[in-house]
Amino acid sequence: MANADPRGLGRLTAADEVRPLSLLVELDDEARHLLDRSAQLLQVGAGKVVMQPGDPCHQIPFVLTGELRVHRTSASGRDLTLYRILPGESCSLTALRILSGLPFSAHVTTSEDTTLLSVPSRVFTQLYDDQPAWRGYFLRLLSYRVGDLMELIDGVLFTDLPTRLADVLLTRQESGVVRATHEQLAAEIGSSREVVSRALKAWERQGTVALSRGQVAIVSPQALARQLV
Amino acid sequence: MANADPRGLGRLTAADEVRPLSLLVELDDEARHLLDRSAQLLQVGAGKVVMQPGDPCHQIPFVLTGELRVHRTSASGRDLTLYRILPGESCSLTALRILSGLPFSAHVTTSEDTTLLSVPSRVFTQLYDDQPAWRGYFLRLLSYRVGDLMELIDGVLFTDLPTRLADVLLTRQESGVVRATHEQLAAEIGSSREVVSRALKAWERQGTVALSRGQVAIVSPQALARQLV
DNA sequence: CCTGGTTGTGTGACCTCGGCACAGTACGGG
DNA sequence: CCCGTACTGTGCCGAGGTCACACAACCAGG
Repeated sequence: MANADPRGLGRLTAADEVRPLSLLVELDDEARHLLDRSAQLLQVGAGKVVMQPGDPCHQIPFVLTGELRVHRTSASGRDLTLYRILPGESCSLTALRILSGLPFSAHVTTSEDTTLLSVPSRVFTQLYDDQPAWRGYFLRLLSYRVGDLMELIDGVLFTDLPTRLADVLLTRQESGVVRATHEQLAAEIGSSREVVSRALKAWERQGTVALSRGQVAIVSPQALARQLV
Repeated sequence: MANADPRGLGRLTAADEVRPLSLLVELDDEARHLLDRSAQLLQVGAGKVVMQPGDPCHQIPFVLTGELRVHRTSASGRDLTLYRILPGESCSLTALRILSGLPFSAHVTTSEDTTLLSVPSRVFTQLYDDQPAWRGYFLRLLSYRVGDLMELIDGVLFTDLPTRLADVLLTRQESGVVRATHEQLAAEIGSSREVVSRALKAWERQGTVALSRGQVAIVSPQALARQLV
């Protein structure tokens, strides 16, 4: 590839490496034309189901704006977020499903209004075979996601609830505020609404957070961080 | 490939498809020679650590006889089996680690005396690039394992203990007997020894199983199966 | 602006499960 | 046969999930 690694992709940090819309830049002209001709731009409203377990996966999505949430749902209605797909990323599970020919195993829903670039599976496979950069990207993406699953399992099984909740709050906070219902926070850590409510209330009583409908304000980040030990 | 699919690999059931020592048969002569020259035969005793999180993974193992157990361990000593690698299979996590260049994320230990064919990562990568059958095999293997992880998460988070325990007993039983300590059964489902002991004792009292040191005999498979609903 | 439906939150009662402590029991080697 | 080392059994408690229900905030339509 004449145009290999124009943005130093190989040396980016973990966070950037899996989020390269710049990936498309690395393809040669023929491949880019193929994408131009075949890919489809989709607008999807918040809270729509994009994929389900068992789906055939004739296309693979790239998130341009918004966010996809990959999650498992139990019969009893409980829910656990596996990971999120941010702008510039694609869905590693869909990729694996297409490459292996085996069924898809999770729910994917939009967590906000989202713009997707939808690439036909045939084109995806062809690029996977022809373009080393494309192949490398998806293998790295998959590797990160599998790593995420490992940590998720650790969290669910070996870590107590306050720790996981504090972690989510500190991670998802924007200038000290987390916009989410208790229900959504519970889904984030695979717990239940009531338990999250109780934990938050306890923190509010000791002045660590301030609660209002649909949002949690972090009053004392230090106190929360202390939970993480 | 002149010799493609000599054993109908493409049409095997899920259980067989990921367990093809026959995979090696599908490679062309050049590839087979490469393996012969570079692969190394290893004997490993029971209970040895084969891989750890963060390992560089200069080789990838194929199990010839015995069994590898892939698992996570918590700081407090609890343990959860992610999946097992049976004779004829390889380790999908190691493959992903080599292909993506990103760190390895689990423990692998021998659960009995095991013979391994150890293939250097360079050879693995070359075969992955050159041999469609090799590539397809590892993608399918990985896909199954990721599927396993999904079900594992469901089990741990959404399924009650008697159900998971009954499932393990029925799966691992050989002519009505499971040879395992309560500790090992607990690791299988990510629970603790005491809880497993109590559950088994309760089943023994109602005549569903018979307990002795290091083994569980299933007296009434029907009663166990009824747990699975 | 009131008003009733909808969505989010708070809380007590109860149950399952994990952790701790400790006792009791089989096994295996000297 | 005896002792150390695994393995098993069980009471107790605390964390967290479930059920039931009350209440508070928001939102639309009159």
